[in-house]
Amino acid sequence: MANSLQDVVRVALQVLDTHGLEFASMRRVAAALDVQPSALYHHVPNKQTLLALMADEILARGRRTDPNGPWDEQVSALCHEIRDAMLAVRDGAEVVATASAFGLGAGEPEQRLIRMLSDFEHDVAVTGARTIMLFVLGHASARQMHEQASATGAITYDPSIGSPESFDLGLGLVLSGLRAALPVRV
Amino acid sequence: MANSLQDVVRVALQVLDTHGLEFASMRRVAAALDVQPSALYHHVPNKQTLLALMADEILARGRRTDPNGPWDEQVSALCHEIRDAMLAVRDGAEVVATASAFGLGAGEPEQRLIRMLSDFEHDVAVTGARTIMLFVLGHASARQMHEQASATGAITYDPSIGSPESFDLGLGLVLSGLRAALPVRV
DNA sequence: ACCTGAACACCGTTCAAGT
DNA sequence: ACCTGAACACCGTTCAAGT
Repeated sequence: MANSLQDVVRVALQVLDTHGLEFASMRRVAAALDVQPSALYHHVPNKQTLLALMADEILARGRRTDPNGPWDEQVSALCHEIRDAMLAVRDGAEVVATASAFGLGAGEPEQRLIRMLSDFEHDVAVTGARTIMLFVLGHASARQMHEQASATGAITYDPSIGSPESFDLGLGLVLSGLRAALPVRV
Repeated sequence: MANSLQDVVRVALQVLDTHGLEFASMRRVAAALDVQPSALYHHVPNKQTLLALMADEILARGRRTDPNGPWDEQVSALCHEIRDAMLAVRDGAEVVATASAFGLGAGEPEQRLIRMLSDFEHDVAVTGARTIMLFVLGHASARQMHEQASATGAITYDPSIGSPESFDLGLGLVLSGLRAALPVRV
């Protein structure tokens, strides 16, 4: 039976999760779909686009409805949501990071962050959202890259490198910086 | 005449700067050295290692002696030094970012940052240095990736994306967060 | 609409052999 | 010590042709 774009993205994510980004080739995805490599180009114009769709799917799978409560708790919850979603797939953070350079994947979460920071001056909200996003993405990415590098034996594993504790500490630092920029309530 | 490892790294950086990371292949570096591809493996065990050496060289070229003055001015100066060094070479930030996952390249600057934060509790200094490093690296990386993506025509160019202004604002946010954690002087 | 089969222009890496 | 030449096992992408 014929495959849909959805099938392609889903199977591509499976290949990514089991083999890692390095071996997530178009040819492997095609093989996993029991199809010739050229068949993929009916669904997608190139690999870059497929990676972007995968990034969207990774983030979509973790999506929860925004909580209410103080802005900092909202932001913290969203950051954990994004982090968990990326860590749920092997090399997921790396895929989201590269896709976000094309304005895809990470753009939507950043908009949600900006909305949560609407009590701030607009410039501060925009800068804050981007800084938080860079931290969340970079932190998860560093963790997964270190995992992969140490699995290959290229380096000795350091459990502190992408730990939840260091994530909360770093995020706390940025949130604390934001609090200092909070305009006084009228 | 025979090439040294230094020559290889230097020419590899030239290839990177003129063609971009995507086309910085071992074969192209070999061609630029007027040598067979296999000859590179006399100097370097694999491409990953060559990239790590390139990352070190990128950062070394921007290295200045640490200034004295208040800690936040020292940190800010160092961050600009690292950023400028990475931006001086096409896709330089991306190369440093991937190399840093292997404990190379970005490790030394991070140690310098920790030293500048020695007035803080050790945990705070370590977290602060890493968070700052993630920001500087991620910010420069996002800028260069966006430049490359928009040059390919895949996306419309947005000059605000890796601007010096947004860099200073984001860095200021993190520094402000650190100030809140500063222990009171005795 | 979805796919096959064959081809093109590339990769990184290995290895025996040369000087 | 530094390099050649040939090979191996891969890539992403294109394109005519099939159903």
